[in-house]
Amino acid sequence: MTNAEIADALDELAVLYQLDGADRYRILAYVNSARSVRSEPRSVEDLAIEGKVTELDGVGKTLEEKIVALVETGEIPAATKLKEKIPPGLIEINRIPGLGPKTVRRLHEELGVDGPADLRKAAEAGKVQELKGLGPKVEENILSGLDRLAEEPEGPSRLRLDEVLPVARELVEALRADPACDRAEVAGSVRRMADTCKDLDLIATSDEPRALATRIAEHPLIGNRGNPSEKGVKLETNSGVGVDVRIVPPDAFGNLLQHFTGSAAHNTELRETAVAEGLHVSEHGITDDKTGEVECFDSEQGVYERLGYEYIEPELREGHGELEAAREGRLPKLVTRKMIKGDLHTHTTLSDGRATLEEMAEAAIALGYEYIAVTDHSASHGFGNDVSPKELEARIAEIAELNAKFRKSRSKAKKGFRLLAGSEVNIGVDGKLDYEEDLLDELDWVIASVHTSFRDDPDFMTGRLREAIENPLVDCIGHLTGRLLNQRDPYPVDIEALVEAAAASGTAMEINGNPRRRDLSDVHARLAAEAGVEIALTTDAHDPAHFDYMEYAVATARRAWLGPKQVLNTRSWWK
DNA sequence: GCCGTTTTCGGCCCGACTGTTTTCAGTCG
Repeated sequence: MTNAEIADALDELAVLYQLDGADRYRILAYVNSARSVRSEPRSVEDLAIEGKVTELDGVGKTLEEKIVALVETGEIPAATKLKEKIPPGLIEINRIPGLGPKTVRRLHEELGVDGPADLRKAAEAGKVQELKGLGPKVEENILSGLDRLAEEPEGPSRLRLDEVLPVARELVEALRADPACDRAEVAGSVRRMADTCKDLDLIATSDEPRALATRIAEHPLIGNRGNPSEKGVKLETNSGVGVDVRIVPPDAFGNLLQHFTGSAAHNTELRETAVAEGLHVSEHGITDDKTGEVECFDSEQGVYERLGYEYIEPELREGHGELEAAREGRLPKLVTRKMIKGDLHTHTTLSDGRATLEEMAEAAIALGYEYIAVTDHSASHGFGNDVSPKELEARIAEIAELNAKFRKSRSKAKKGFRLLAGSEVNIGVDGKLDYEEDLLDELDWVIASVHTSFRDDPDFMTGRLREAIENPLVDCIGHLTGRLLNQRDPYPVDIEALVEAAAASGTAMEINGNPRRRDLSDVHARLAAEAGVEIALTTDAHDPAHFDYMEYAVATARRAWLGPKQVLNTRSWWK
């Protein structure tokens, strides 16, 4: 059972308890435990079996029992019991925005509503607005919510970072260019460079907030707009991305930016810890219990310093131990894009790339890289773009020739540049590679990746990957879990076992920066690096423009707490 | 239901917004 599945079960139980009218702090405990399970890199199933699951934050004796029952029997008895009592339709209508558990419970008890169909009937008959405390607006919201529920039964999906980052940057530039704007910044999950985002949070400071809000609402990217006010404006882009613009006076910029950068887990922990010291933190400032004084800061550094922390980079703010580390002054110095000296995963027209070897080399030189590894797909790639052993031999010679030419060049950038002969070799069902050993031995850099025969069988997938990891000719494993964000789940593998194998054999793992992949994930990359596995930041570029994906690879590395020493391609090739 | 440089009991982050109400409960991020 995966951590995500366990977390889902705990979240479901929290909703069930909520609909059952349980104490809110008990519900909070379930939600917290679910979050803890979801972000745990180790297998929570294994922890449960070994009796160590209470090591997780927010998991005590009772939750341990429930998690153990879940992994042993596939269900939590308490949940099974509640499900007999609470119609599943109630969970469904609870997903209507603005309709929380308290209201759902009343609709059930007072109107006999068991699900969407009942609710629609009641709302259309005007029964909902007859209840005390509910009115026509609520009824209207329920009806439009039911329509949306019918259209999108899965709920709105999150957007990949690359789908929103350019929009965020363009809108922030527009804010900054406005004469009424003092400062503007992207906040929220986009600033934390998360894999996916629900919406876009932008913040700004201004002495004329309403004028600024009104003008940004007129931006050509914006489709729908709410009412601009002193506090900002809610917008929607033409492509349907929600944009929340918040504006405050200039002196509280740091508080506001800190608050809206989040994450929720980070801020909750930050505030809880502050309360123990008599301080209350909000987007408006830090209030001291003793004096009643409110302190504002124009920078985030000021906020963190006042609370006793060193500055915490946005990518780290996920509630994964960064606050404790910042208090003790042991945060890592994170890798940056400037430190990257080359790209170790690229394709050309020899397989499925769109640019020639020379074009890719020229683009890399223009970026100031010292090297790139050219890693076209191997002989059995299976999509009609395979590279026969003969073609690969020719490619190796071609690279040697080009390198000789670069060495003789007058340009300093070219002189110091080197193409590495490589391959992205397919891992077969048996874990074997599809070139002869002698040929692989001629290459500078060998990535091994799974591209075919995905199976929902952890032993099978783990076995073939382990075989590849332990192959001495393999330098690096490509996109370990095969996930495609919003598209394909990672295939089931025993990450801990593979990380251990990679650490033992000295095989690197890549963080594939293609924003559809970001694989290794931040959580897995941190696990791997802490186990001593070397990490390569790559783009899997199939076009010179894709070299920019390095930004996403670096972002995932930073979210994984990686410093330059843990990243292979911060080094020159000879090192 | 969890948890402890005050605590094994009694707390548990903070504020905005909405819709319904004349002061607040519920919901959300």
